[in-house]
Amino acid sequence: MLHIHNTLTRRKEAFVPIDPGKVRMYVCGMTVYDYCHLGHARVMVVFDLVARWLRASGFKLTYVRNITDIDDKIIRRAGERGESIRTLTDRFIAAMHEDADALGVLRPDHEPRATEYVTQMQSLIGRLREKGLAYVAGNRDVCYSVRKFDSYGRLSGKSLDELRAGERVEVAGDKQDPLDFVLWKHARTDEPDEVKWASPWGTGRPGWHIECSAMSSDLLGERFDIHGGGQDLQFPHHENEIAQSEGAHGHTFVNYWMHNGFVRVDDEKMSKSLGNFFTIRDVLKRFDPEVVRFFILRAHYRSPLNYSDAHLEDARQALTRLYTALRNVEPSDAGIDWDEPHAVRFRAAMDDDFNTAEAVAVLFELANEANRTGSAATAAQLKGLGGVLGLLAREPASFLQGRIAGEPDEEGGVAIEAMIERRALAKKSKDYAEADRIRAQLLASGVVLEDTPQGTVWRRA
RNA sequence: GGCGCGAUGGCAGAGUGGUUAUGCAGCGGCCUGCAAAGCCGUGUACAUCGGUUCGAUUCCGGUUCGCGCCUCCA
Repeated sequence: MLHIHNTLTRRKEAFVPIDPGKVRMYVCGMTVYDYCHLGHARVMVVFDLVARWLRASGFKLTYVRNITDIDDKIIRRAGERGESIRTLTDRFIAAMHEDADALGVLRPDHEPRATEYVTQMQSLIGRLREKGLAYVAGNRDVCYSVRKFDSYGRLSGKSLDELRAGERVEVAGDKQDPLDFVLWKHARTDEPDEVKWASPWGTGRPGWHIECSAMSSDLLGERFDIHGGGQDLQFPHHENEIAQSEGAHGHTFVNYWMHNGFVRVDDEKMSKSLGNFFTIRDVLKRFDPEVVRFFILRAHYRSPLNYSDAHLEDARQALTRLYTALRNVEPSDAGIDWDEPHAVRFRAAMDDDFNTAEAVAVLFELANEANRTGSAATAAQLKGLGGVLGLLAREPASFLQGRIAGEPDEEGGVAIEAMIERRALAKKSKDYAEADRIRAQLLASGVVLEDTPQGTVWRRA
């Protein structure tokens, strides 16, 4: 049975969906004003994996990952670039999809854009006003009154007094409590018309937190099973979502909260503000996207993940081993045999809060067994279980001979084959000096030759 | 300052109250014309100090160090 670590209780809990056999999951996605970095890659890959495993486990899943296409930074960036909000956000949404596709991240069932849900946000704010949980501040912003929501702080494990908003930051003077947050931002004259919506509280635009409450309830209902996102969203974003949704609806919002750990650089969180981030597309110039995915999946989703070229290279070597096994042993086209011992362990690992590190270890044991026995069934298990993780789906040669940057190098491949042919002739006439010279020459250009009973094969070093 | 998380072999990274994680790197062997790949073998790993226990890396407490959140952030 699947167990999930629930941030709300800080424990692993048996997963029981609200509707038997069905799961509804919402994940906070990207604010689209720039290219995605590796931290975003981790969220996308981690929850893609959760989605895949839920489906593999037989659940009918509805997966929503939102897009924030209206916020301060977007407005500022569009202004700097002299382009419309829509042009800017469309461009970065397209870029995000390219990156996600490359990493083998399947599209969620719904990817709602905040700007398409302003009506629903307004009706939610209206309900909060009716219930006395929201007020119009002196500056005409509509704010949520956190003191009126009893369990505020439960998700982040803090009390209101502990949070002490004044500790580190000057508080805007218009709020009744420093921790109150904006639901509806009153329009500023210097902002473009594109970010102005009419509302009962005057022209303006929505605050950040309200969009997720509105979109999730619209697409998944007022109560659903899993809500996910990066650890940094735990507070205040998810705390505020709970306050909004439970405040408006009067009942539990989400049963299981999941938060993935950070990607780090030199043991520090990778983030925009620290400026120590690597974009996905930059990393993909030097590493195969499947290596990046494998790198993410090799660690547990809640652990910190340190990024470095050396670690990516290590991941590449490891993945090479798996693909080498599939090259050495042709898998049968049988599906996964879930009763086979490796698969049983794989399932147990995944059911234990998505322990992909353990699941990947099982893959290596299958690779070893396939190499040892030459069993096509074992190779099929390897490929099949790898596929559950979104790995090992390619032809081994595509991975082993692939160039990182650019298109498949067909011409280079032909040249390499020609040299292998010449070396074969040299070997046949026992001219080992010539054969070794050719091999060394190829090695110098990053091509490794392997002589097998079926002939010579090559891969990139 | 408040709250929380973590410290595993050369590196990465799971896990467990008593028996092999796994991968990379290294070393020895087999295979090979030689290699490569693969296979076999190979590492007194669990921050530190106490406590509980027949027995702790695994449970409890202290200490040290690192990280995160408390502010936009995946």
